Amino acid sequence: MADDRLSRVFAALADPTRRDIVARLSITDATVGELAEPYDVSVQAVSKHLRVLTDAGLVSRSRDAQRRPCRLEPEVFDLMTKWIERYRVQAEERFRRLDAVLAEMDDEQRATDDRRGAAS
Amino acid sequence: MADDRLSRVFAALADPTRRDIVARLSITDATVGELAEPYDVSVQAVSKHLRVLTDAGLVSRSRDAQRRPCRLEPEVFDLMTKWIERYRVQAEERFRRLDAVLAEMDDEQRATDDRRGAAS
DNA sequence: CCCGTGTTCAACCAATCGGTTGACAACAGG
DNA sequence: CCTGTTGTCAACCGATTGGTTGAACACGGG
Repeated sequence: MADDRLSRVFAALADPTRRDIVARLSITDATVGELAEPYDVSVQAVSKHLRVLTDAGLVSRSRDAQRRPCRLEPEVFDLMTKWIERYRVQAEERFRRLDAVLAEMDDEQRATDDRRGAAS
Repeated sequence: MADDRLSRVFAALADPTRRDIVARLSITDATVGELAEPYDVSVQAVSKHLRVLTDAGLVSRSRDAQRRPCRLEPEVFDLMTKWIERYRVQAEERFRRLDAVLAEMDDEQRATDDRRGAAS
């Protein structure tokens, strides 16, 4: 997988378990054990998911004795939102312009027809 | 990979080439050959990328003789934006509330905190 | 009707992913 | 100093990914 920031963020959220982890962390911080509990996978698997999320900058870890609490870092969301909005807006803008162009072509077609009709 | 819609969309955009294709399609529709031209990969590889994008609902194909023009479908972006915004807002909301809670806890004892027994 | 253009299908390959198990590190408390 | 708890590291496994090449399919224009 590409190692640029945006790719890592999108890839991280492409997994339902990781999206669920993000959803739960948006409610409250949690340890790896707490996060793993509801899922039917090993703690190690969840630890791996957390690694992907932290590498993407979506989650930060701190230290409390043996525990490594996880906290959601919502700033990274902006990166995605900016990318998405940019191209969504651009595409919609283009569709709006397309209507105008089509309307214009209609007019010219009509004008040409008129001229032709007048000429002959 | 999980086959739910959101997973497919995020996974599709996790690849820089595919994001670039989306960016270019936001400017104008294009055929597979046109899209493949600037990249240093085979047309077949680009065709595969297009398949991923259409499966995710980000791109639609039409037919024009041998050509299969690609068009960006920006509606799917809403799905992502909704998901992202939901948890970003929720997390930020929580951080705002956290300040209040911390101030409140200054007055009280924090000794009997939220260890599992008392939770929920 | 064939030929060239544009695109996809099929098989294959190396790399990565999500999961496993087993060992080990870090720390709190008896 | 051991013991239990919490989490990560390492090695491995099967499935998937992004890429390749070669063949086939779908057309329109001589």
